[in-house]
Amino acid sequence: MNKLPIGGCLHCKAKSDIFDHLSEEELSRVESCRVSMHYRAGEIVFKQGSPCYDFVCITSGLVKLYIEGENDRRLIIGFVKPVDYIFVPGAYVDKRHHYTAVACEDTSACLVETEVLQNLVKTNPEFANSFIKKISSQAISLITQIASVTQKQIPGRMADTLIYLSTKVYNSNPFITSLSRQDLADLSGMTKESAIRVLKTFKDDELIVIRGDEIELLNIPMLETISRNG
Amino acid sequence: MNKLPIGGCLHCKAKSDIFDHLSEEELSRVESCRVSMHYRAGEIVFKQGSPCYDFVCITSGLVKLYIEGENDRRLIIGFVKPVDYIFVPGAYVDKRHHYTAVACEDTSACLVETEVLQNLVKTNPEFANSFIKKISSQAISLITQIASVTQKQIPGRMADTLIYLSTKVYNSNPFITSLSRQDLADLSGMTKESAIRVLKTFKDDELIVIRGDEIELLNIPMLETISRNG
DNA sequence: ATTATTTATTGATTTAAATCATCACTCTGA
DNA sequence: TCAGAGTGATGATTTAAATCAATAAATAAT
Repeated sequence: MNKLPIGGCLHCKAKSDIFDHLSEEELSRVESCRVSMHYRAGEIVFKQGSPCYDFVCITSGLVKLYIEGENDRRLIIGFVKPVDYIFVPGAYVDKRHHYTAVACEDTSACLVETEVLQNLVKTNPEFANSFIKKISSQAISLITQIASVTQKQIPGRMADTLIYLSTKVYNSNPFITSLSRQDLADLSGMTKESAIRVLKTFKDDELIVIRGDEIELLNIPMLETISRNG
Repeated sequence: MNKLPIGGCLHCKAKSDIFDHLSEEELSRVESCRVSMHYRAGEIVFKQGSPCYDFVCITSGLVKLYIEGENDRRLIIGFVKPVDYIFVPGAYVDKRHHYTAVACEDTSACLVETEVLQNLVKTNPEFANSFIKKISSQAISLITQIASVTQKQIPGRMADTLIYLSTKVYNSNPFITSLSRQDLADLSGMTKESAIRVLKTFKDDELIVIRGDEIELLNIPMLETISRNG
């Protein structure tokens, strides 16, 4: 299950900007407690409500983060892709996970004890600064999503989802995705059936085209209009 | 309009834990650029989309934070009460406000340049730590609210709102509130009419009683059950 | 005191979206 | 090669909640 990545933390350093400001010594502190993990598609990385001991940094694959409701509804609040770490707000508050992380594809990750990173925050001001920047960005994402999900109706929400996937997650158009219709629904705050139906209207209106795992946005300006009008 | 509070930052220090770890010198740096403001009920402190120059610390009164949608819908994402500062995620990202802050009652506040606080984060590790703790808490609040608003129906959402107001904002039961029905609706992600209707059913079922500006929760366990069942 | 204006309340109607039910299709493993 | 599971697709029905409409109460303004 465990597979050590080539190059260790110095390798990651080149990619995740948050580690840019760490000294060799600090990086080796991270390295020394680092645990390398591999998750298969569908496996849980951590579960909402469980105690959090580690920060998780994704080195390959893709992870979805979702809130589990009382009934078995889910709301996907974001994705984490290489090389980035999963923000764990509970690490500083109640030592609990507030959402569940699941691998969408086969995924490799490095685990680092929360205490080690928290000490780096205290000893390295630049690191602290990057850290706050990351948290702030995630807070803004949450605000954006809460606005979309609560104030728009189904077509607007799905338009938001498609634009988000293309511009923020896959950074391409068309993009190939491993997400199911249920995932698209969970990301847009609707049922699977509603997701399928609205995607069909988008296809009929030639706003998008779907070929198997590939989604192409054909008319982004119109999708943006639909997003704006809710 | 401006009214200097007695005692300056040393006074605030005693109340807002985030300033606990600042030295006299650091506090005087804050003091030197501090601007004291007063807002009347209903006045805007800052508006979504506007550039952010200052951190705002509330010294008296009450401020609501809300997201403005495309139509003129609002979603209240939280309140800030004395003595606490308003978290401004854009300060570290795009220098824009991502929600609007409005005084619910007559409110006094201290404004401090974002740069000054950001420098403190860089030079004072303990301050950085408190800062991250605050941001994390707010992120958790957002997650809690997004879960409530997207996965529960009207009675569950209103139950959440009432419990939130009693336990987190007013810290009492009964509590006296200056919030309108529209505010309660904006906080629960529903229309004013729906808010009125569900409050009426709560009154009829003797879960709550409303006397003018005062709301009393009579049956908190039942409200919690309603919250849990959505 | 009286009008005007906002806020609260209630009922009737419409509508968006969930739910329910069924069927097709793909993929997996026996 | 075929059962069985999971996913995708559609139609019919129900339901929650918004909208629309009208009135009442409370607050502010003259």
